[in-house]
Amino acid sequence: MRTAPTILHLDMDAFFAAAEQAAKPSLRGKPVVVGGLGPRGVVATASYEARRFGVHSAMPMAQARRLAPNAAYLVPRFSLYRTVSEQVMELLGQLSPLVEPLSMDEAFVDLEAGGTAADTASAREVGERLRKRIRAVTGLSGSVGLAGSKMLAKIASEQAKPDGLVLITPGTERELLAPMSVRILPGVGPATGDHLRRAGMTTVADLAAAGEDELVRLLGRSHGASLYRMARGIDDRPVVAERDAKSVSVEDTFDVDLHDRVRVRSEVERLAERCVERLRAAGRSGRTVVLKVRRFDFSTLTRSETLRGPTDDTGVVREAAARLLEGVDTTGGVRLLGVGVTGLADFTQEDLFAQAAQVAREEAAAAGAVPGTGSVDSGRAGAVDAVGEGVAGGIEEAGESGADEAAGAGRGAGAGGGGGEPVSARRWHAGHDVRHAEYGAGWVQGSGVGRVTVRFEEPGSPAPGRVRTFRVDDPELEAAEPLPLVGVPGEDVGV
DNA sequence: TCTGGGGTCCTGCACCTT
DNA sequence: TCTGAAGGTGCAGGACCC
Repeated sequence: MRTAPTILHLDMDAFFAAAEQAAKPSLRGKPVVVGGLGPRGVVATASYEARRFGVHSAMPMAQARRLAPNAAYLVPRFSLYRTVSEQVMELLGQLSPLVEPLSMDEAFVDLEAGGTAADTASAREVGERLRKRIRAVTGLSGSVGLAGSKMLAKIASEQAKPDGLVLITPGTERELLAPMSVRILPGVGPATGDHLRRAGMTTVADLAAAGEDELVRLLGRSHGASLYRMARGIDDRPVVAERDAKSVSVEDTFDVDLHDRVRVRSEVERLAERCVERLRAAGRSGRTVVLKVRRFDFSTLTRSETLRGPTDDTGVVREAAARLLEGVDTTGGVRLLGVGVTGLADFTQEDLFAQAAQVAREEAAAAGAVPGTGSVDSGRAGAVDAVGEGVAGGIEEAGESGADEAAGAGRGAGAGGGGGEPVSARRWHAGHDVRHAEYGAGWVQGSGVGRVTVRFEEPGSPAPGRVRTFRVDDPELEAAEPLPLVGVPGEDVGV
C-alpha cells in the first residue's frame, strides 16, 4: 500500500463532444451529441449541455433525439480525436515514462516512476499544471484524480468531473469508499450489481462486511476475491505502459435485418477481409477465427475455429468464417455480423498453412470442383466487387430515404469527396469537415434530398460562421481533413 | 425504448492426454 | 487393460469497460 498519491488518472471531459465544440464555434455552449446517426445508432458522447436533457452515453440515438430535439447531432471524427489524444498523451509522457492509456481520452500515470516527490502537495501541483497545459495545447478540459492506487485515482477523477482535480489521501480509502454504491468498483456492472443487491449488498461497506468467502461463493473465485480486496481499498495493480492486443475484430450492425442468406454470406466475407486488413496493418497474425451473429431478437452467438497455425491470409480467414456461418441458423433475420481473430502471434511472413490452403483452393479451382468460386484470384476479385456494390447500394438507399447520415460509421466512412470518387456518389456526414473553393473551410450541418448545408467556420473563428446550402454534387465542395484545435491563449505551456 | 464497436477477462463444459 | 484424477485446450456465452 502506497503512502502518497502516486497514481494520476486523467479523464478528458465529454471528449468527443468537447472536441467538436472546440472545432465548431457555433456549437460552444450548446447541446452536442456525437454517435451513430443511423436508425440503430447509440450515443458515444453527449456534451454537458446535452446531459442536462437526460442524454448520456450508450443511449439509443432515437431516445436522445426525443429528449433533446434541438441538440446538434454529429458522427464521430476519429482522426481529429486521435490527433488531440496524441497531444494529450505526449503531455502525460512528460510526467513519467509509465503511462497507461485506457482509451483515447483516459490514462493512468505512475508519478513515482516519473520522479515526482512522494507528497500530497507535489502531486497536486503536477495535476494542476497538467490540466493547464492540456487546456493551453488543445483548448479542452480534463479532470484529474490522484490517489495511491489505480482504482482510487479513477474514482477521484470521476468525482472531479467536470474540469476539476480530486486527491484522495492514502489511508482514508476505506472510510471514503464505505458508503458508496457497489457500482463504483471496477468490474461491477448492471448484472453483478443486481446480483449483489439481491444478496442484500448495495454499498462497498456491505461487501467488506460480507467477507471474501461469501463474495467468492456469489461471484466466483477470481471476481469475488478481487472485489473483496477492492472493497477494502486494496488495489496493487501496476501501471502498465505497453499492452499487446489479444484480438482483432470488426463488426457491422445493419439498418435493416438481413434475411437473404446470400447477402449474409457476402457480408461475412467482406468483414473477414476488413478484419485481415486490420490484422496485417498491426503486423500480426492469428490462429482462432471467430464469427459473431446477433439475431433479430438481439440474441448473440459466437462460433469459433482454431487453425493449425496462425495466419494473416485473407482467403484462410474468409473461408473459416464462411464454414462457421454454415453452422448458424439465420432464419428470422440477422441484425449484426462480426468477424474476429484471436490467438495473435507476431509473425507476418507467409505461413505454410496459408500456402497449403492456397494450393488446395487452386487445385479445387483447376478441377472445377466448386462452381462459382473460381480460382483464388477471381474469388478475391468477386469479393471486392461485392464490397463495391454494397457501398453503392447504401448510397442509393440513403438518397432515396432522404436520410441525412451514413448507415454505419464503418461503411462508406471517408466518402464524401476526394480520392477520385465520382461527385454523384458523395455522401456528406453531419459534422465532417469540408472546403469550398469560394467560401473556404467549414463543416456539414446536414444533408438530404440532394442538398448539403455547410457552416463556414474554423476552430479559431471569433464568432459562429455563416450557413450556406449547396447541391450534394457541387464540384466546388470537397471533403477536408480536420483543422487543428486552438489552445486557450494565456495558459501556462511551460514544461 | 430499444439497445454501436472494439476490446478484455472469466466461467463452465467437453474432450483429450498423461 | 481398465479406471480415475488432473491438467491442457477448444469452444461458447456472459459481463464489463470505454
